[in-house]
Amino acid sequence: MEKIILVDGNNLLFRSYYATAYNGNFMKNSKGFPTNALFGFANMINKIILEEKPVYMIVAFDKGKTFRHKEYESYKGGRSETPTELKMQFPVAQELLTYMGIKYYEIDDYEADDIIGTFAEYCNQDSNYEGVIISSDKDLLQLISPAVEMKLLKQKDYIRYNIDSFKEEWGIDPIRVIDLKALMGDASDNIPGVKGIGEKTALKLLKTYKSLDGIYENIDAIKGSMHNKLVDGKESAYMSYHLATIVKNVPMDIALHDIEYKQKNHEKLDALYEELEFYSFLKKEREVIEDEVSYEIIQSIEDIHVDGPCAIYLEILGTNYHTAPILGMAVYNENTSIFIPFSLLKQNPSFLNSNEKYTYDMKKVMVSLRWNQIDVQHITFDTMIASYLLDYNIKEDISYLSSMLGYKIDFYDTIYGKTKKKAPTEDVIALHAIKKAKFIFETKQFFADKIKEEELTYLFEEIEMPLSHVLGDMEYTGIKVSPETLLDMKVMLSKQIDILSQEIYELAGLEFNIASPKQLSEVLFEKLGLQSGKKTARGNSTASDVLQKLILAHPIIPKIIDYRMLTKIHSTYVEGLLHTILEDGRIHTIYTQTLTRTGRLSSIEPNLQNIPMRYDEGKMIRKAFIPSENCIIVSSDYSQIELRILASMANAKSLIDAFKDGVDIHTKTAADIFKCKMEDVTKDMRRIAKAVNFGIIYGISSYGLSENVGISTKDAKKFIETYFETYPGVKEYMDFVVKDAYDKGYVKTMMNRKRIIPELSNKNYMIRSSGERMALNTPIQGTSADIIKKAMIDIYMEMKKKHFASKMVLQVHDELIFDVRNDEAELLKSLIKEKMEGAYALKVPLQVDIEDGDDWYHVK
DNA sequence: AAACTCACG
DNA sequence: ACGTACGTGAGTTTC
Repeated sequence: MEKIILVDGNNLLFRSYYATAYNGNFMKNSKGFPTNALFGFANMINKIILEEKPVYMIVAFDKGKTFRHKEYESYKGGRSETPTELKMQFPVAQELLTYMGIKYYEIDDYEADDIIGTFAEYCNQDSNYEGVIISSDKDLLQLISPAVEMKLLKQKDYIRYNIDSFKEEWGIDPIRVIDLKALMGDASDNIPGVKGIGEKTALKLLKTYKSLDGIYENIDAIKGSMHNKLVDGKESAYMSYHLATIVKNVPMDIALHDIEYKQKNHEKLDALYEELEFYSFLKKEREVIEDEVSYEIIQSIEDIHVDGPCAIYLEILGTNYHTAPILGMAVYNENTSIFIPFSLLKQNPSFLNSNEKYTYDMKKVMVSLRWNQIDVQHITFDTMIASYLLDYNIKEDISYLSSMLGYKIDFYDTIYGKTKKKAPTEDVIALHAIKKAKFIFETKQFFADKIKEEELTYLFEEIEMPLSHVLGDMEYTGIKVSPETLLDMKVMLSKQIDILSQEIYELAGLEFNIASPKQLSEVLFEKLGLQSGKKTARGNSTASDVLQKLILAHPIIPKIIDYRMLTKIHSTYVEGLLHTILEDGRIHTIYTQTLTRTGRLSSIEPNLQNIPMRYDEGKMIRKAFIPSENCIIVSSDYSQIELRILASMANAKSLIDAFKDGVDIHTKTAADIFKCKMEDVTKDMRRIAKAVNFGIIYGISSYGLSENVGISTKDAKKFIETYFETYPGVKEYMDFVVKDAYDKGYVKTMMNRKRIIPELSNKNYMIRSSGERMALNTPIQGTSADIIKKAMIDIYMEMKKKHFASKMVLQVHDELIFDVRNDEAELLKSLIKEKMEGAYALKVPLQVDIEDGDDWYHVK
């Protein structure tokens, strides 16, 4: 059986255009010709070819007056013109296809859908062929049949439906997608449907009555308002049915052999890529031919000679560099291309202390080698950090980043296996490592220039690079943990969990898996008939805020809440942490320095930034985090740093004064918005004011506030309005930030850390609003991250200079934890406070609270 | 692998 | 008319 790939060309171009267009601010070549849609389009087509290995393939386009694309066009229901910048890219896309050896097709007054429909029908008629449709347009789902599958494209990947999987998921036949549209309508496609019937109702009706006809045949069996809606909308429904039906008999003048997938015309394709300035594709085309890199595997320590600056790449077996064995190191520059097996590196690591070096993840290199008593110095440039600051997407790893610049380096998992990490032959390892070192060396200047261009020099050289050293030292030091304390808790918790489960089974009248949201929701909302609240994709939510509202409705609820809390502590914290204690009796986390969109750190394997604090049952975990011999735990945290940053950036006078006077900020806010004296503020007023303050930092919405505080959205709205009246500076600032973000497509922190926010140009209101909230929150959260990073470096340097034996061990966003020698405590505490408060000058003072204790629980 | 839930700032 | 707080990581169940 031969496969025919049917691609919705319009859809592909529209979605890649809108995915990358920041309000008129998008990718163009140096002549100013827009290329953003083409870039995504070319990527997609290449991916399709790679995944489907087509024999026959056709890309369909709309033509003539119907040239448009519904899914991306409507904004609040109306039709808008296709942007010129997008229209311009269509002919080039078709040219691109031709050089790629792919047939495209368009025909006057028909849509791409119809062309695809006609080919799908062809597959239905001739059992020698099967079709695969590729689009993100759900309308096309109606074409699925035993001979036709569909790849429904999603934001990131896709869902592949065949007739069976479609039926299973949707509960209706694919052809009934038409009936579905006829009922629910589609505002963006001017299909009216039946007024008052949405997707949920429509699906329910179709599951019962099979089809639109079936519904109207049984119209008398349907009661109530739905009956009336259906009767009133009958004509509209049938008209909609007609509109939603994809044509399957377009008169076409091509035959099957016309759409065979042919060889690429490399010459013309390269010329076009050159013109579009898609150098990565250009390189990709050629890389296949000249992929080889020459290198030498060092056999004897006398052969290790490295002159001048070089790139190094340390190859380890596994992801956790505290425990993963080292395989060897690649070293690359103009004169050198060597792989040093670890056994030899260990004997002669001298060049690691002399030559200037470039890395990708310097912290990994330093920590990993330090576990093996090898010291590395003079790392002057780290590509992972540079590309993070430049907002390249490096979530994956060096292979992904390198592919964006035209390199082709296998992914780590491809070489070592997905789950069980297994070392391949030394040749394979060496070549792989060399390719990475080569990439680092060859692109160093490119990244260095970009850093300068984007005015990120300070952030790169003075913050992130030195911070990497600090973090590496903290990770290597680790924090001492008492397994006995955790094991005691384990026994207690197991007992309590056992008792609770029995009580829950009793109250429920049956034994079930309490940890299963599915089973739990059946018990609560069906068997016990409790009022369900939020919905999830699979049913009724049993999340804690839902349960909280039911706490008085049934005695089982508080027990479930307790059960959840205790099992969480047991599995995540007690069991989880016990498994991560290394032989030195300490836990060594890894801080990911290049992950968050705001500039914060994150902590993994284990996460030591979310150790329980709010409730005592969980907080007890902190008793297991203990100081070294003759030491105490010192904790210092910034007080209200984000609100101080807001006050400072917004230049809000009354807030600034409040911070200068050192009053409780939530009480002050409460007094202001409730228009009373500070001494008359009640607990409840302060609670609401506190939530409002948080809301401001997060990018407030009345709904969010109301949910959080448990008031009506109306009241929430009033509080927000009053807040803005009280602090007009804040309102003005927020309006400016959002407008500026829309203009530029990005926001920045005080230290010039940049976050691009593509969500702002999304056509979906919900996504756009979320972009606005990111724009409001990122400068605040990000500046806070900038400041504590600066403080960490200042403290670290000073401790080093003065030869303190104490250690900084943890960072929890606005808090630093130290393992402090008794004899150094007083001196160090004042040093920490001074450096943290002096890290950065705002229009308000920074305030640090500092405490100590014999374990992490007993500080403050 | 994705969804759900819950821990932190 | 929409359906919402910002930023993370990890364990368990479900598909």
